[in-house]
Amino acid sequence: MKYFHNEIEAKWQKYWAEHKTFAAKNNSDKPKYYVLDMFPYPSGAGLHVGHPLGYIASDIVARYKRHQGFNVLHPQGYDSFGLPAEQYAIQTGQHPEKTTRENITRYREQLDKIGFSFDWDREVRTSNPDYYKHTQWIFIQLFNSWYNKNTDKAENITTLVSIFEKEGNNTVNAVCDDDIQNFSASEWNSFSSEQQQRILLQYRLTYLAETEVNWCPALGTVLANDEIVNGVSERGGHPVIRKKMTQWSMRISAYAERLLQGLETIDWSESIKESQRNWIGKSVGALVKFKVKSQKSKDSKLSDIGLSTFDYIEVFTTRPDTIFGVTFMTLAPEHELVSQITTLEQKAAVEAYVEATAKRSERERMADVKTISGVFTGAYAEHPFTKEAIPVWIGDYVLAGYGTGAVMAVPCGDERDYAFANFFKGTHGMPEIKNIISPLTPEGGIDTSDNCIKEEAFSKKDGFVFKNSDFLNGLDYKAATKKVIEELEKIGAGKAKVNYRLRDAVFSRQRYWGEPFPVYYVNGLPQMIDAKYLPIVLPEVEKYLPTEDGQPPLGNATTWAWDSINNKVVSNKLCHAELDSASHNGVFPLELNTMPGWAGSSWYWMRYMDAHNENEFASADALKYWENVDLYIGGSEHATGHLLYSRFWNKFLKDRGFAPTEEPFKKLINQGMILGMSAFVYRVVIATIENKDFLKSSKIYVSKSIRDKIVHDKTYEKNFLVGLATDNITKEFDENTLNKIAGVIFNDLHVNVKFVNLSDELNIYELKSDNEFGKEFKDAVFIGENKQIIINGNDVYKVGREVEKMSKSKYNVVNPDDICEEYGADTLRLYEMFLGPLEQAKPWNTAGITGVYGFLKKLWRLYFDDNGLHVTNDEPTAEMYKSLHKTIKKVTEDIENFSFNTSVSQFMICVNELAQQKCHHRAILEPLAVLISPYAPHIAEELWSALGHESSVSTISFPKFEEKYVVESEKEYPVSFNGKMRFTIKLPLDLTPAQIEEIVMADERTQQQLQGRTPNKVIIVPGKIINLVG
RNA sequence: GCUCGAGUGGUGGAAUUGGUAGACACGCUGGACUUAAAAUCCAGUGAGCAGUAAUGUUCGUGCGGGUUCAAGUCCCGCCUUGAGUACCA
Repeated sequence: MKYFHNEIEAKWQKYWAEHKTFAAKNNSDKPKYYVLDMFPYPSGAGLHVGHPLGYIASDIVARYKRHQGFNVLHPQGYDSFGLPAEQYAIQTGQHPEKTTRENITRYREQLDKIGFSFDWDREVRTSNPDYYKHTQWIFIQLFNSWYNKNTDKAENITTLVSIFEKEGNNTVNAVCDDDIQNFSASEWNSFSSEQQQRILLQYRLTYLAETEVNWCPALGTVLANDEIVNGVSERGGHPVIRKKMTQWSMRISAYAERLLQGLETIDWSESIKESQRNWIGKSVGALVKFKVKSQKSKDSKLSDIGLSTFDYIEVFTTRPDTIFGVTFMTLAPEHELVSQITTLEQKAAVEAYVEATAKRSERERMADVKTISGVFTGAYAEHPFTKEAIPVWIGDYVLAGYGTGAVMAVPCGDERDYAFANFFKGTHGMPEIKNIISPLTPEGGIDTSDNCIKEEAFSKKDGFVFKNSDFLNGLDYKAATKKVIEELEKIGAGKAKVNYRLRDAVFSRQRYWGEPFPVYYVNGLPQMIDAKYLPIVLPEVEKYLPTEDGQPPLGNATTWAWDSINNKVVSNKLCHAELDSASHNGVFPLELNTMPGWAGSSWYWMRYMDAHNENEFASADALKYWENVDLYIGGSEHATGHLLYSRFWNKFLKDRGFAPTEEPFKKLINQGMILGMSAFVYRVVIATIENKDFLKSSKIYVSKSIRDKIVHDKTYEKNFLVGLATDNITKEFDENTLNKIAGVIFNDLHVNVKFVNLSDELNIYELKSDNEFGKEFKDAVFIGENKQIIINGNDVYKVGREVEKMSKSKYNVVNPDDICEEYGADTLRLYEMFLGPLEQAKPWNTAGITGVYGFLKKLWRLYFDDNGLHVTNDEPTAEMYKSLHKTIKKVTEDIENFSFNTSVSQFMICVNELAQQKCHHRAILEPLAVLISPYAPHIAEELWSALGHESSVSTISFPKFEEKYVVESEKEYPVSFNGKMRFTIKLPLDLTPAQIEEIVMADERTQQQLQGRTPNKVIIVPGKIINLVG
């Protein structure tokens, strides 16, 4: 009986689906295990072989854990809101819902063919109203919450209101907007409802605010920071500009510290944790206030006006200890004080500079780091301790968006400040650099020379003490920092401060294909729709583009107003926003923005726990049982997006009692990308003598090896051209033109890998007759390895190969369906694992797949011969048991360590050994079938059932390793002389080192190596090695 | 610039607490079976040198040092490369 993978795989996939073999139970005596994949966005291109890599790994773990007696939750779904479906809708007018549904169908077909053990009954789709109903609900909870710094958690907004009613806001310690006005309880109670709502918006965890956003004109929407790569949009690469807009924001900054600390508790790769740490960007330092010097004492032309409300400049610094080194100050050009403190003399220069900076895009400013620019404002600030006058400059190296948008410049301790000071040295308003650093000499003494700032700033934190620093003299970095903050607090000029780079996340998108907000507006103030009327379903629109007056696409909807009396979505015609409350019919406009792509993916793992619950996103019981994800597998590109937002929402839901744990994903593995092996053909391009610049392409294509020879060998090139002419290959190369040819270069052109066989040979016939690609090559002449024109297979054309990212445009996409068809899903699964370590990027090479395919056939032949099942009940030999148990040990360890590639090797070794031993013994082959079932489930089921079992192999316990089968009595010792291995000797393991030495010294090969010498030293490590020295 | 990874045959990659470098595959070479091809099976395969051969011997895990009886593995200094991040005060 031969191994027919197609029949077997179809049969078992059907069996699993019909028997719901992999359905997880929400109550079980077994321990739980939750394995999750990052759910895919169902794009129109379908899956290529790179996509299933992580799914295969997680499936192996899921199946293995079931064998180990766990109740395993292994779900799958679709992140089905998103830009590509909408862009497609704009182009074709097709509803995104329709294309999304079609793409999902295609994805599902492809996934099913690979034999995953997903519990499909729990499937989720983020674009499904049954799902986004709960996304909307979570949004409402965020709106109804504030962050109490005293309890260090989110609380219901009602607790804040009751504090306001009793005490006003002076005692409140909350994460909120910066520009909060203080009020007393009686003031609060006297505010109008609208005033109160406006104040509460400044505290809510999701809030509406006029913010400067990243606006992408080409996409017609705003983007979050993590959706911008190198200053352009992640999708499509369009330019992004800064723009002020009223937007929903998420107060993720409230969780900055917990997001940072939580990283210590989870088992994620160091690189992802590091990315999140950088993104959060915690800096510990101090806020320091510098009085703006009274202009009368310094500069009579500066007027008094405005200085009463802005009588100091506040800076954030991580090095308050260097305060006596402050030589000047720099404000961002956008800083609000700039216009008020600038003197008349400097006014023109400052305004010109501010204007020039504003014109430059963020991207230009970022790209141009080396150019130093800035202007003196003419104003001076006062040093809090020395009372010296410090000139105030503006410069674009200071960013308005970080810290306070102002820095105290200490050139002797900071490279940028030093560069700035050095650049403007000697100009008006730039004093001599103050030096406060005394480096310690290697002997521990103090270097009192001034050298350390002559060449560059002394940016280290250790290895010096302070001088010229009043009460900080002689102190080191640590002591000085502590001391200076105490002193600053004493005189009210500053305080310790922790600053984070993490910004609040903009949550509005001007798109159609996203979750609608459960929000309507009364007098411009947002109102939440009561949760019991959810979902607010996405309305139908004529066009998916923004409206002509610049509203988001939902502005095209005609039924998009909220009837707050009957609680339903009604026609816009009923909405009369201009009417006063007395005559108002209770119909108000609904929010026109939709939520961003990350909304639906920030909580989906909890939905799988209880996917059909209509009342809650998941029941308390289900949440309590499944807790969080034990193993999460997905790409590292989500490091600062999805993975950060998910942790944020999870922490929020935990605070409010809706999520069971502080962290959503205990262990995270990032699978590496599978790269494509692009295929190239080389088109000959000739340059003529008359005009060397004029390159004329030809219809001639040469093999990779010929191309290389021509490039490296001038004589060969000449011969080649003569050959072309004499063989009369094309009209282009007659004797006449040949003389005019100056040389040859090549166009390296991608050719679709489907025309290339396992030996890199191009199938020219198929290529030329292909509907899509044939046209371009219709008249092409291919010259093969032996320099012959390929007509009827008398030569072969070998393509060039290069490793690139797998993509449609490079024609190097390998489709998993094709692999499953030709070699089977089990082969695909094994091969993807065999390619290399899961976390590493590696190229796909279909040629190598024959190795694992051959292995499965060999495995099959242990069970079957030409006449059918061929299994005996005889007692296996010790060797057979040893092969089996070595494998059990290795595979068990490998799965626990996520080292899947080495398991596949071990299976091959095992099957090779068993074949050698002619093993057809049930006592070996039964456990072997179970052992391999996580990796190659279809063949395992088939073998298991052929052995006479009724139930699915997935229900069987994993074989247990038993030491007794692998204990060795002998060891093949390597014998080294001065560390070089010379021969091996087989010795019993129970010998003492002395006995070993005796035997080894007596061996004639030892005597031959020593040639009469006596070793100085004999090293014997029992069970390991013998080394003779001297 | 900073942070985190990675450099091993023609290729993908193995190698436990330092202990026989190159497992397992691909590819290649030769052979068996076949009219032939495919499939399958067997043998060989890091490089150099010596030898008809068995075999012997030198070199060899990015580069240069070091520790050690012993280093792909540990330490110091570099180089290359991938990813992330970037005037963050």
